[in-house]
Amino acid sequence: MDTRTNAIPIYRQDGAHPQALACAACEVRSQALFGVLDDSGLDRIHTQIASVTLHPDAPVYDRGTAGLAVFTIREGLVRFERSSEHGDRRIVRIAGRGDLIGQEALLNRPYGDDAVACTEVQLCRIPRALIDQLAQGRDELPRELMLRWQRALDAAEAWVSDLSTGPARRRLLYLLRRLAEHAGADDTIWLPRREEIGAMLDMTIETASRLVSALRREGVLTLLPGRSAVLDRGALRKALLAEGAA
Amino acid sequence: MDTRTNAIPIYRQDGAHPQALACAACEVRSQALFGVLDDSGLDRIHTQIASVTLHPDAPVYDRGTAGLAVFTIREGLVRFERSSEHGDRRIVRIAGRGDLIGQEALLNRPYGDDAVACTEVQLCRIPRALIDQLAQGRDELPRELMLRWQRALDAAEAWVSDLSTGPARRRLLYLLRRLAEHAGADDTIWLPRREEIGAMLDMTIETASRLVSALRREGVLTLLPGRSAVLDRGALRKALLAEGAA
DNA sequence: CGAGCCGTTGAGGGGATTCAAGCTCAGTGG
DNA sequence: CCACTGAGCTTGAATCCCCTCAACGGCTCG
Repeated sequence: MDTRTNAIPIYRQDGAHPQALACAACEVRSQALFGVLDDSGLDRIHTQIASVTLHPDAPVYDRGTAGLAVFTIREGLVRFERSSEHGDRRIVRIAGRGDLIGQEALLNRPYGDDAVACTEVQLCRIPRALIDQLAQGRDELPRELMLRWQRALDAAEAWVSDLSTGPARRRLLYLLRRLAEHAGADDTIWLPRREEIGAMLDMTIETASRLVSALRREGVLTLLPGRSAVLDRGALRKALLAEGAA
Repeated sequence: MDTRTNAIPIYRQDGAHPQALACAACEVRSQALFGVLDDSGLDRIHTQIASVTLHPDAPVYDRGTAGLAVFTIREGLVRFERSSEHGDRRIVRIAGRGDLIGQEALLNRPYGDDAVACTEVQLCRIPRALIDQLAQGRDELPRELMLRWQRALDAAEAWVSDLSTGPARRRLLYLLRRLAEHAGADDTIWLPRREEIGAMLDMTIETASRLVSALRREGVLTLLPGRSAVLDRGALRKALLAEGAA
């Protein structure tokens, strides 16, 4: 389901605080955490919400840090990394537009992963205290939070079953299908560095390179300058069908 | 941390309903979901809670089913499976004593995995309606639920980074370390069938068999009849150290 | 007792890694 | 202007880990 829309929904345009306008006109508000809040609720909060812009490979937060805020992704992709005791790091999940990240902070827990920007990323930083305050009385917010936790759990388990199972080529095809869910206009996807593909799928950069090259030759991918590519969804589907007996 | 205790904590022994006694004397109550409830809260609920006992390989619930209840694991191990479009199934997580499973049901969502008993399992079946009712007013219960969601998320991500990364032998060693957390007396662990090890670590039963045999010869494992084994924690630690440069 | 499940072990092949070389491209400074 | 450098990507050759195919043994159960 492609929930992206180019038309910006109009909620409230008469706020005084600069962030009020930003919140009111937020493209992802309806699908984001505060979609459950009405305008009066929204009015009280924007002064505490900060907009953050990050460049690729910039950290959002580090594992082990005592978290004071959660973040809503307004634009871009964020990856979650863990490094094992053996020094090698593994990407265990990604999150995109509309997703809430860093929820551990709400429970007074340190962040569980390193969160890093994949692309140019725009975030809303929401202090824990604000969530606590809003959760008093209202019943929708806790439920909304639980929904997001469940979504993250589902994504993590799917990462095991899809992206960590089977031969390398099939894992890569699944990864492309997942990246396609965050595709921009014209089926342009963010194509990770080979080293990142390796960390996502547990393979070497050489293997990742060989497989990407093969898919390029097969017409599934058309590489563009700057870590992006055009994906032929039909060819991808065909390749996935050819992969298994499904 | 070994939270197991043989002494049964005494909370209330004067209940009239048969389930009241069970709840009051529950070994895992303090660490389980209703640890936050006081006795008066407990009094209202036991009539709705059913005790369930399952044999190994018996399903707890099936993926896609509309869930009407969550379950607390009072004893035993439960595994979560997903089968990909290619027919092969993968175990994506396990849960043990004190864990809450099937939380999707609270959000009106179908269960996300097949949940299957690994060992002999004792569960408390808690209807969704009961949770909804208890969540009204009380603030501790939603928080407790979120905590459990976060724990599950953490376990799922660790499953990626530990049990789905690196060479087969190392993955097996990590699995043993994890199973050791649910060890019984005398470091006796539940040792999965070779086929299950394969589904957990994405390897064939032959590879699993070879590696288990090797660990047996090295003294890390001592096989017992009936899917259990004694684990030499020191030898395991040594093997893990030898595995990487950690 | 034969059938079937589960585990073990061997032999051979294949897929992924390792080691290595060479490429493009952006940034730097002579 | 262009050599120089380093990062990222690609490709080849050799090796190795794991899979595949196969045979066999122990065990339970009809």
